[in-house]
Amino acid sequence: MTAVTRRERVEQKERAILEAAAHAFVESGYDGARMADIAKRAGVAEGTVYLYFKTKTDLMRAFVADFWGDLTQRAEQAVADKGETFEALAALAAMHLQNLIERFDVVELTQSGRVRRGDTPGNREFMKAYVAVFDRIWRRGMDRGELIDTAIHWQARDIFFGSLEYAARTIRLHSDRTQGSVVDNLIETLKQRYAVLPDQKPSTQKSERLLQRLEAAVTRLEKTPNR
Amino acid sequence: MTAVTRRERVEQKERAILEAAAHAFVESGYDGARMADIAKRAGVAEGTVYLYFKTKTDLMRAFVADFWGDLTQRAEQAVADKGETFEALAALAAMHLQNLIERFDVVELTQSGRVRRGDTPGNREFMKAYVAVFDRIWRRGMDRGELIDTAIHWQARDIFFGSLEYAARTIRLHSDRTQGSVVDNLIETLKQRYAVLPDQKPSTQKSERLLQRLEAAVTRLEKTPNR
DNA sequence: CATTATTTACAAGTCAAGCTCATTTTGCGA
DNA sequence: TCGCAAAATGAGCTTGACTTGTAAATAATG
Repeated sequence: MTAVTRRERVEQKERAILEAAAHAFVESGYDGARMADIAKRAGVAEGTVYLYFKTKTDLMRAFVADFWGDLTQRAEQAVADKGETFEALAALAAMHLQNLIERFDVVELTQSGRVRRGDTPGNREFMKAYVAVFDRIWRRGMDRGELIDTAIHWQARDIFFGSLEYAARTIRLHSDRTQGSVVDNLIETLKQRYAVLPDQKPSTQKSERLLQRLEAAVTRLEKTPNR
Repeated sequence: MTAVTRRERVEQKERAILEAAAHAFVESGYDGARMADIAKRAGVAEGTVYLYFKTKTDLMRAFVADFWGDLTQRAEQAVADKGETFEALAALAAMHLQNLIERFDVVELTQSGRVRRGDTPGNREFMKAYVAVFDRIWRRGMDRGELIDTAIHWQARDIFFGSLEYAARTIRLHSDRTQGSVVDNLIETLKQRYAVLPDQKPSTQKSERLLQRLEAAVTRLEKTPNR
């Protein structure tokens, strides 16, 4: 672990501080976290922390940025092999909901993100890359004609992320409610609203096939002499 | 407005403090607000504030409770004369979105709500009465058969409030995006997913149920060896 | 290697803000 | 007018983020 160059040693220390900060923030929330504790846990004097991060807010920002970076990577992975639009959306939704539930504290940190007036107005920069995963799926769906051309991108996106966030809250509050059905419901909802040929053709085909089968069966039964 | 009884004077002072606090919180956010300023604005010594509200957190809680109480009243009013389910939902959505946009700071205060670990876990109690407005509409819609009977109440609710909140953020960020279309889109989405359709659908649903029944029966028959 | 320069680390100290408490003021009944 | 409890006060206390003067470690130079 012993680094050689100055640069490496500095980076190593920065990571140590960030890690300690992550621990503290998750453990106690933003306000609850003590800079003194973070310093101690990182094996560093309190003043040193301020050489690496100008303020506590900065430290949190770095932590949150890391977090969303991670999520983005995982999201891209989860979506990578999904071809059809709603399949990809379902995969993304499932992953997103999972993460929301598991790490809700961090997500809340992001959003409330120290809103001392005039303090870092654009705190949700981190989410941009994350949200872009959705955007890519959506745009591709439009290009392929799998989505109706009157769909308004950002409204669909707000429904997607908004309802998932609220669902995560609900599920956390009432542990009896399941996540699977939330994703199914959301995707079904989006499908009925935004999919081209929402359901009609397939179901019609299906019922026609079924009718044929029923007819054949009944015909057969009719041929069988009653006893 | 000089009060007479002791009780009245006390209540008047409490209101003055709350009002000053509201001003400070909206102006500067929770962290930015200074107890000293609040005291001064209420025309009271700093120590006095603590006779009425144990902590700063308490003060914010009272403020937020007031806020949601107000909203609830307005929501009930907005919905009162709407008969049909989706008409009522549209009215509620429009009002909610309007409030979210205008007073987003307060709403964010509610949610981030000082999450010092172990500090007042149920901070969103205030919203209960508010959310109940939605619940009433929904339940009535179910009773009247205007909503499909497979609808899961809380999931619909999460879509409703979740997407509105996200839409509010989006609209605040990009002032070019209009609120009217958001409400329309949301209601349309919910309708397509949850409404029992007036003309065709009921019979279709019915025949689909019938088909299922027939299919099951025939499957059973098919398995039975011919006699 | 010795010396100087620069970067990195430290911890004692400053400051601001929430909150406490000993003391004073107020208002009401007798 | 007196007594007394309720209400109010504001000078401190405490805590925690941040500063800063000083020292150690490392690199550059001759």
